[in-house]
Amino acid sequence: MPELPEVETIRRDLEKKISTKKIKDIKILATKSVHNKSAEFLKVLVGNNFSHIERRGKLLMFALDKSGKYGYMLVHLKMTGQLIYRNKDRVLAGGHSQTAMNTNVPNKFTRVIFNFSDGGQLFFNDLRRFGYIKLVSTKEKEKIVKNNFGIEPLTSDYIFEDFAKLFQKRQTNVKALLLNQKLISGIGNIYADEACFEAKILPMRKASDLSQAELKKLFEMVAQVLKVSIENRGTTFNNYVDSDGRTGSHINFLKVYGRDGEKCKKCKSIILKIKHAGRGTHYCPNCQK
DNA sequence: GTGTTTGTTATCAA
DNA sequence: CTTGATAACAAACA
Repeated sequence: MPELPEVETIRRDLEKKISTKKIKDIKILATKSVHNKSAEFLKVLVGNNFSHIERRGKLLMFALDKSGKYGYMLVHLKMTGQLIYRNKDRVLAGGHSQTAMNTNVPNKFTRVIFNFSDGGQLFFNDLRRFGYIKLVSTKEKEKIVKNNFGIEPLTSDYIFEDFAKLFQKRQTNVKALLLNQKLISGIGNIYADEACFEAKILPMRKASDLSQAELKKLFEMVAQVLKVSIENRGTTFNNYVDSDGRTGSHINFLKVYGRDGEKCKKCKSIILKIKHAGRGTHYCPNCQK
C-alpha cells in the first residue's frame, strides 16, 4: 500500500533516473490503466521527456518537457501499483543497501511499458488494476490538486493551527479524519495507526474531543512517522517496492500496524486489531487513551 | 466458497 | 451546501 513515504521514495529515485531521457516508444498492455485514448497518449509522449516529478499526497505528477495540450502525466498507484525502472543492462543502479526483491519485469501484472531512447525501461505494474496513468493539462492538474488534497505534511504548509482547526468541529473519529485526503494528504492505513500510537491516542476517539496537547502531539507524530519511514525507504507489507524493485525496511520499525497479537514494544501489552471505519485498525489498549 | 487486504469514490442520510 | 457513515470496486491469497 503505497502511502506518502513510499510514493516519495519512488519520486526521488525515479526523477534521477528518467528526467531528460527521451521516450522512444510506449507499450500499453492494459488500456484500462491509461485514462486517455491510446493513440493520443502515444502521440503526446513519444519523442517527449519528463522534466521532473512532483508529488501531492500519494499522487505522482510527471511534468512533460514539451507541454502543449497536456502539461503533466499523473500516476496513482492506489493499492498495488508499482513503477520499476531498469536500465539497458538491467543492472540495479541503486546504491542503497536494501535487499532486492528481484521483481522480474515485465510480468503478468505489467500494464504499461515506457521505452527510453537509451535503452532504459519504466514498467507500470498493477496487480489489481486500481491505479491509473492520465495525461492532463497544467490547469487540470492544478484544479485536481486544489480540489482533492488537504494540508501536506513535511512541507512549510504543514502548520499546527491549520491541523488543529480540522479537528475542532469534526464529529468523525481521529482515524477517519487522518485518512481523509481532502483534509490531510498522504496518510493511509499504516501511518494513521502508527501516528495514533506515537501520539498515545486511540484511533476511534472523536476528533473534536482531543485536547490541545493531544493535537500538538498528533501533529508532530504524523510528520515524524512519515519522515522516519522515508528514511527507511518505506514499508513493504504486501506489494510495495521502490523503483529498483527493492523492498523498504520500515516494516521492521512499525509499532502497531500488522502487530496484532504481539507485545507492545513499549509496555508489553498485547496489540489489538479491530475493524474500524471499514479498515483494519491496530492499537495498544494500554499506551493509547 | 469465504473472508481479508485498502485507496478512493459513489451513494445515501441528515 | 456540508458532513459523515457505509458500500462498492478490483484481484489474489490463505
